[in-house]
Amino acid sequence: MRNDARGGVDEPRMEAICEGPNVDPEVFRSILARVGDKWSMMLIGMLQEGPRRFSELKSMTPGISSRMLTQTLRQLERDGLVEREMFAEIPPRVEYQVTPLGLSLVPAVLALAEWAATHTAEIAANRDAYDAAAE
Amino acid sequence: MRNDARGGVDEPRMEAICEGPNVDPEVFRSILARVGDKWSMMLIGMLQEGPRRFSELKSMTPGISSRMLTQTLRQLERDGLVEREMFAEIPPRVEYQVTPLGLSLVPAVLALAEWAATHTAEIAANRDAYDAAAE
DNA sequence: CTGAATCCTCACGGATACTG
DNA sequence: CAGTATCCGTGAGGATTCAG
Repeated sequence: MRNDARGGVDEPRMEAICEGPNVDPEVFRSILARVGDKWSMMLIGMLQEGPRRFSELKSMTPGISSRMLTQTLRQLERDGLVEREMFAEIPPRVEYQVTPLGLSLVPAVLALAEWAATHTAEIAANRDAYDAAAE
Repeated sequence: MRNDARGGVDEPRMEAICEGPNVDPEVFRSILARVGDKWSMMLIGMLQEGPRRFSELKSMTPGISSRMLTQTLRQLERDGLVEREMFAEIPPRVEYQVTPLGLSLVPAVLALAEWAATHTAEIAANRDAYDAAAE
């Protein structure tokens, strides 16, 4: 299959994938939205290194509130990207880890991250130029 | 330091990219947000095939309003992902096309789209199972 | 035809306080 | 420690109307 046909001819068409017969566009868009939301990918990134506790994730993620941490983890768990394990101890301990499914998402997001890293400066410059021209 | 998690193989770490020295985390997150928003990637996908007029894009994109189409195109233009060309005609004609920068984003998004296509059913099943267990 | 302007709703997400 | 409950500001984004 041709994944890297950026010569100009016969490039893969996005709609063929986004709106293909076996892809619910709503589910697809909800996946894109998940990737784009404020904390999900950051959390997946931290869990890559191994299981983490709630409080660890909280302190590793500057700016996040308990509320958003819980909420984001619940969504990731619902999608099967993250697993939650509770230990009946005192004080309570809960560990989160990425599932194989969640792990399989990483390379794709990483590709996006690499693109962003490569083009951040260029985009910032474009924004500045655009804003300057509009004043 | 624990890179021992899974596979054992020296996988790329997301923070190393997301929070690297030459990457503004805010800009990076704004890029992820752009990818995740409701219309941007859909529009990039349509423009892949060639330049399109405003009205073409509008009719090709079910559910979008003029307002959101304009707004999304402006943001893409500001980032330098899309170019806008106005023709001084009557009636007015405006054409949009992806820039090389915008085109360079496509493979990364496509990787995500392929992941989504592959795992849509699995995720939908996970959601159902999760919701069923919670009732 | 290509928008700009306006209004309006609602969900994202932050702050704070409280619980088992 | 690991959340839940509540309040609330802000902004995304839809509907509608008007303009060049």
